[in-house]
Amino acid sequence: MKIISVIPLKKGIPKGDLTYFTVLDISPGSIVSIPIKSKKTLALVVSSEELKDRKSNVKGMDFSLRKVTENKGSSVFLKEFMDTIFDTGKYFTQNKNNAVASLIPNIFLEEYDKIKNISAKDGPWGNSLKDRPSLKTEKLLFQYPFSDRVSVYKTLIRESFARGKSVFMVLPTEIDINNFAEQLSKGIEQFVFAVSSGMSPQKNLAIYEKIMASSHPVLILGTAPFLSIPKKDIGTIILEHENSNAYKTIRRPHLDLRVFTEIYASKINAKLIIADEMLRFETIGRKDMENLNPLYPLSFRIDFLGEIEISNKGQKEDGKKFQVLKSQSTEGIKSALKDKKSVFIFSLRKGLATETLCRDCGETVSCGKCGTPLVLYLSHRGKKRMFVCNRCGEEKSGDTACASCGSWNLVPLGIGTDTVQEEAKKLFPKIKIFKLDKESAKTGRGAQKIIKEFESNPGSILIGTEMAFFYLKNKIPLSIIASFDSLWSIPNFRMSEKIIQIVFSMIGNTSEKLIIQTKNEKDEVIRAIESENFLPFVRGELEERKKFGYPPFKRFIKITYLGDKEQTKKAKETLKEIFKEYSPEIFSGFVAQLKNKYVTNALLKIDPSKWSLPEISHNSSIDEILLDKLLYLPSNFEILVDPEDLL
DNA sequence: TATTCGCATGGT
DNA sequence: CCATGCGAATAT
Repeated sequence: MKIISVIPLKKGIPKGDLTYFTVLDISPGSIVSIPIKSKKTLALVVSSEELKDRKSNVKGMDFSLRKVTENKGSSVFLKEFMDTIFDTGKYFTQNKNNAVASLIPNIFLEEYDKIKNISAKDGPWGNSLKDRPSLKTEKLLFQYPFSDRVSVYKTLIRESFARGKSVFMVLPTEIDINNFAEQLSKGIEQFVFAVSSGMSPQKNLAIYEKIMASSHPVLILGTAPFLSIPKKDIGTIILEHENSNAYKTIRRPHLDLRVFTEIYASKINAKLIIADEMLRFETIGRKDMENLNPLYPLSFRIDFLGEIEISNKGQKEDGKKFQVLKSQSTEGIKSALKDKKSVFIFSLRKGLATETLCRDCGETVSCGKCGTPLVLYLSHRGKKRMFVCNRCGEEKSGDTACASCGSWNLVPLGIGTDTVQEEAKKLFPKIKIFKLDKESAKTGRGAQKIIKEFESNPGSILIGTEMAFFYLKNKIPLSIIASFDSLWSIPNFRMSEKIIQIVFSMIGNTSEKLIIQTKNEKDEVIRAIESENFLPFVRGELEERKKFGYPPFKRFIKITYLGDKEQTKKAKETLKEIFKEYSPEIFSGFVAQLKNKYVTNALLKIDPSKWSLPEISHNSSIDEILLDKLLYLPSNFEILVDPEDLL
């Protein structure tokens, strides 16, 4: 009789591992079927010992052990892959079982028996790559326009195939997968496989079988969980579209699939290429801290043959009223439409973009220091109005008069896709106007339909949010960023980076002319665009981050609590006490959409070497004391390592 | 987190 | 009598 400790391949167990007994011969690395409550679940065996060796323990337990249902033999998933999951779970302070459940595609667990039959048969944990030489994994940064990256990949894939090595390209979304698959499969169709959870289970199983059966090296394009396919000849992993938000899981467990990919590449000793049009600033920042080298010198140039027009003047001459579309834009649209050319207008969603305007002269209330539009906040207690600059943190009293005309008649204005649509309808009543945002297209299919119609109607207008970037296939002659200044209204320490990404995406989607509507010609992003070189700007931003202790120079761990007034007070004290050695910054009081609920955030800024893994950065580890404290928190506290924002 | 259990309610 | 719904307890 044996006592085994297992990790269920299923989420929802508060403790990461469970204990069972069995008479079967089961060793670590095996997959077993176990009962949990009244259901059967797969689980990975992590340890196994004879009952007689730990009899005393068993007697002292306050629950009775249940019996393993079935031994399914050695895991088909590589040991390196499972270890990557557990390390990722640790880094993001999530339970092992939850990490497993979200990092292995569901079909592979549901149809485990089928997968098992297809896969190679090995002994216990024999399905690993132990024989690989343990060289230091090469990590390369690759920042170039899309078409250049594609042509480099073509060569790289050919060379890799010649060496008998497969290539795995990790992508954040299905759209990205299709995009790259289309570009890269020409001539090697039979060796290219696209996988994502959006595809049908049968199709995924069929592809799994083909990949495992192929004796020729393959190119796999897929989302990160498909790295679970135990192909042993992967020599290169390309982490593409690195700056995509979609790599972060929205719901619990909170993970970042980029970190997961990086750890895995390191464990299987595959070359890792981290690539995008514009990499995240924190990734660029890591270049000097760690052993990351550029594949080619990073390109910070604006590679645009068309024309970029900064519309900053003319506002005052246009009269007093605030205009959503400035005269340059209106003229531009008119002439484009005349030639049956389409127009794309980018805007944020309503409610996100707000500016405060002077009703008398149309001037925006801006930061005295950096010229960025200020955002009006209502402090929850005294109902005091306060202007805050999301760019430099400058605060200004809510009782401020217009800097331009001295008027007190200031009104906040939400500028979003709706505002732009209304304006466009008014100005161009006869033109077909399409709108693409979360409201008008709830599903990917809906969005595709809108884009398809827009693209088959030359001489029409599309108004869209960031969503449109994913779906647009063809370049558009004229693009407009409707309210550049309002981009700063989103409170996020990564906003300058986000704005640059938006500008890059716009440039990538435009063939002739890009108009950027702004009133702040001093804006550093605008100046960087004008200089056609982003390098000084990125350098400057990274220096700022270093100075103020932002990623990648500090690791952020955010603990969020949602509760009523009384609970919030208690939670605040608890957090303060538990994490006192880490000097947490605790802020709360932000009224959420829910009534009488308050969000409390505790922010820990940790030295990256104390919260990292050897696979990410050499000579680093996880602070186990802090990890215990975080894991000990009740589950109504949410923990986010490397959070997207601080609110 | 997801499932299950126990209790109250309510309809036939 | 069973069906339903809800909150609390609990998973080996």
